[in-house]
Amino acid sequence: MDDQAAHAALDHAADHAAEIRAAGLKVTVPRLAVLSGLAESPHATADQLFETVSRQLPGTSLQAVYGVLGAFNTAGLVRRIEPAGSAALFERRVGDNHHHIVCTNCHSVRDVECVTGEAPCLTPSDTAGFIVQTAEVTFWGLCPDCQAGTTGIH
Amino acid sequence: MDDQAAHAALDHAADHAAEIRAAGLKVTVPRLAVLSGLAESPHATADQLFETVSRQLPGTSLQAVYGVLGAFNTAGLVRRIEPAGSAALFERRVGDNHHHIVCTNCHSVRDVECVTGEAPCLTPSDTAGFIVQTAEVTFWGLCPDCQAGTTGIH
DNA sequence: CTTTTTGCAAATGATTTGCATTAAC
DNA sequence: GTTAATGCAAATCATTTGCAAAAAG
Repeated sequence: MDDQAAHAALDHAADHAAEIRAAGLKVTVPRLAVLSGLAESPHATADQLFETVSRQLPGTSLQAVYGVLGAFNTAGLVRRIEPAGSAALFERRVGDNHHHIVCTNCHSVRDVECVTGEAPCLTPSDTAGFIVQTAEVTFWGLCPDCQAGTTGIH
Repeated sequence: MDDQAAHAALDHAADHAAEIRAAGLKVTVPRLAVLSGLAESPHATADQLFETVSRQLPGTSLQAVYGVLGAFNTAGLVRRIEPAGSAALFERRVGDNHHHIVCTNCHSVRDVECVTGEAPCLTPSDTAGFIVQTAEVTFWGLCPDCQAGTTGIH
């Protein structure tokens, strides 16, 4: 990897490199660029990250971004969420139980803290014999911008 | 529509026809067959319904099934859910707030009653300024069959 | 130097779209 | 007879796969 290019283009490259290395993965420029992109937009699609990465590193392929995200997801560096009706989103916040609220108008996404930190809203009698592993909550509503009639598309 | 064929192939055809008509849609054989298919399997993909419908009505196209499901969804006759990692599922149970539990092994789906009947696990301070409209909860876990090591694929 | 990662192209799966034909009302 | 629904083919979108070339450790 070219250290000069990395430093010029990427903030926190050293931190990111350490995280990638700690996850047992090789440090590459596209990987640093993806982490950098996720730092800018914490809920991004592969395509959005591809654009961000391309700005820093023209010539990167969309498939490479998918590859990076897949490796990160397997390694636990990112979490993949799939709100109904849109492409998968990737976020860096992993390892805690938080949820999401999606704007029904502009599809912007925000994190929502879980009040319990545990699987919410589930009583044992509800599980139909399943052994529950995780609970995923997605809220849908109008974001502040769209309430104001801005109808911006994020 | 051919009444004889409809009666031979479909149970509750009369009830279903009434529901379709009540929704302001025209009653057709493919539509009756889709409702019949959903009565058999309450959480079905378009593809599964296509197979079910084809058994009763060979020559039906997959696109027709998508068309039927789209019209039903718009009319409020079915609800569409999209558990991460699988194709959209359609269910007839609409108009109440229930949730789902998906088997992480075989992807079978069961309904889960919501203990409150309202958006759970959300305090006003969590909403980040959003006006919350709906809450969707998906639980992930092992179904009874897969706990037993049956590892059946539903 | 060995293994992993990327680039590129092509394949896949789910879903949608356009348009002529057909069926419902 | 109108209007809405279906059949068929092709298009689209998100994502994956296969393989050779390039980069990381």
